[in-house]
Amino acid sequence: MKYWLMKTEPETYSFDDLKGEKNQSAHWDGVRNYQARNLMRDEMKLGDQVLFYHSNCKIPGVVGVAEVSRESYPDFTSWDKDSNYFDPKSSEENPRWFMIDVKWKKAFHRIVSLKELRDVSELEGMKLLQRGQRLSVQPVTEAEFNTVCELGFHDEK
DNA sequence: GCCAACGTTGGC
DNA sequence: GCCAACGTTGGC
Repeated sequence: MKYWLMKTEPETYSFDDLKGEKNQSAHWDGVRNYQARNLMRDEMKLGDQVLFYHSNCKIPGVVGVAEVSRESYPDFTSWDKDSNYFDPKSSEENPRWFMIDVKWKKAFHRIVSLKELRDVSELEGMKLLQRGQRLSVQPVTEAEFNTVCELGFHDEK
C-alpha cells in the first residue's frame, strides 16, 4: 500500500464536501499538471491512503484521511467544453488527463497545520515542506503518514 | 493582495 | 532545443 497527500482549496472543495457525497466518494477531476497526472494514472492504487490537505485558506493543513476508491480513468471534464477544466487537446479517443476517485475515511480530531508540520523533525523530508513544492498530488512515506495521523488523532498539540 | 517559485507556451 | 514571457500556486 502507498501513501499520498492531496491538496484542495476548501472554498472550492473541502473535506466536508467529500464526506457529504453519495458513498462519501468523489472523482478527483481538474488536475492539469503532468507530474500529478502521472502519479494518479500510474501509481495510485485501490486502498492507498491519502492525507487530505486544505490549501489557500486561513489555516492551511491536513484535516483527515481518505483513500483511493477507484483507480485511474480519463478525466472527462477535459473534453467538456462547458467545464473550467476543458482542454482542447484532450479527447475521448485520446484523453490527456486522468483522475481517480477518493473516499472520505476519517476526520482528524483537529487540523494539523502546515506550521505545526514544519516543527516536527521527523517530517523534515516531507515533500509538502520543501521549498517551492506546489504539486497537488504528492507521495508521502509510510512513516510520514503515520506521524501526521498520530498528531491529528491526538487531541492535544 | 503580494509575490516567489514553478510550469507551460511559443517564437526563433 | 533554448529561453523569455506569461500564467498559476499557495503561503503570508
